[in-house]
Amino acid sequence: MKTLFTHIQQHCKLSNPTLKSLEVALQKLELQKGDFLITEGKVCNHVYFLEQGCVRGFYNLDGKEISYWFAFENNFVTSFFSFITRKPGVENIQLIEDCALWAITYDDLQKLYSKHPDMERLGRIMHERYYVMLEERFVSNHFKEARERYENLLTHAPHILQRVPLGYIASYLGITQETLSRIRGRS
Amino acid sequence: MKTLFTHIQQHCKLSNPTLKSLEVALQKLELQKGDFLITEGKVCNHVYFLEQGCVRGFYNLDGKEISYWFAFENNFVTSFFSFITRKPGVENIQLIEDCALWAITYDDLQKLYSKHPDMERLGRIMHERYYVMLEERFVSNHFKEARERYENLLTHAPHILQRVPLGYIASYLGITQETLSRIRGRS
DNA sequence: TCCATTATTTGACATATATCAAATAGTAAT
DNA sequence: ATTACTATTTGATATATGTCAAATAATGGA
Repeated sequence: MKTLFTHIQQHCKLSNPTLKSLEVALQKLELQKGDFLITEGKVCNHVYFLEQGCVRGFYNLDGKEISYWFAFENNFVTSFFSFITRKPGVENIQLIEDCALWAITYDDLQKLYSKHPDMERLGRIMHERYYVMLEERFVSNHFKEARERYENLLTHAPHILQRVPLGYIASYLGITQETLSRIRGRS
Repeated sequence: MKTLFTHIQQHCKLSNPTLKSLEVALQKLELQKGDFLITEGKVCNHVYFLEQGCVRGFYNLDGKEISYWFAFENNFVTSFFSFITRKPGVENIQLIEDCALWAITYDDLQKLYSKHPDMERLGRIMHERYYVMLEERFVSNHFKEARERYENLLTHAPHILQRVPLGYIASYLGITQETLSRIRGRS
């Protein structure tokens, strides 16, 4: 819990009553590698804070799993589309390692938003941050070749390479595993 | 102003005092096709609401302009990265048609956020929506071929084809103008 | 340690897309 | 209508990446 509180207060200070309410709403989870936080076709009812471990988000396309994001310690994890729109999504979230997480339900989060303006502010700020991160990734994928995207990953997020199987990373980069293997061989 | 108020209240009802404060902070702009809202290397200090017209966001890569988004009536427009991080960005925003816009400065918006919790809520909700839209676009670009991306555009956003030059659309789709021309010819 | 399973690499070839050059079509101003 | 300019299309060719099959390497249990 301390890790979570430290993390969020880097973005937005919360009052003690707000922290108290948040603490009550949070549930601790310890799950194993391979477990799922959400599967496709379901409405996602939780946001998770990843205290330890890493997870991937993936969807199925033509019988293949496309991993399109990874999350590590100190990140919020959810199926944004489904959580926000309250509709079933195509996304699956699976643990790549054993994880320690904190969970909060959709309803509890909405209550916190309504009751505590500083929580609303935290939500706004976190969404801003996550938007900017997604946009950066979108732009870097948009017009660069596979080799550049891989080298970009090596430079800016080498921890991904160390903790995530290459097969997942290939689809993250938008290429096949064979192409990734060749890029690595030649570099 | 009425259009803007109608639009935002579809997402989040605002109290009268909030609407009043917002009204005072907004500035009306009428600009011409070709004009810029923001140019690269500058810090973006405004969010705009596009009441009439359309604009494009683009960046320069190897001497070419890459248009990576378009906005039309009833959308908020800004250089998100720069506006949120308060750092200069690589993005340019240019008018594709003559436009009628409402502008609010960064400072005024922050003041509204601090003074009016319902404004903070609106900000949170709008960021959620824009995140989800970006994510949908990211996913649809991620592993599909150029022809599929084009056909997707035809189905889901044909207005873009009608109002935006093909050269801009090619880079939006992540392909060259020649390839887009061939896809159109064969379809 | 050995086996079974999964992950990764390699090879041969097909396809999609880029590049560069040139032709054609469309548009706005005189 | 004519010109100058810009937007779009077409052709020839090069390159990047995908596909399918097979080989090799790595991993986790018995």
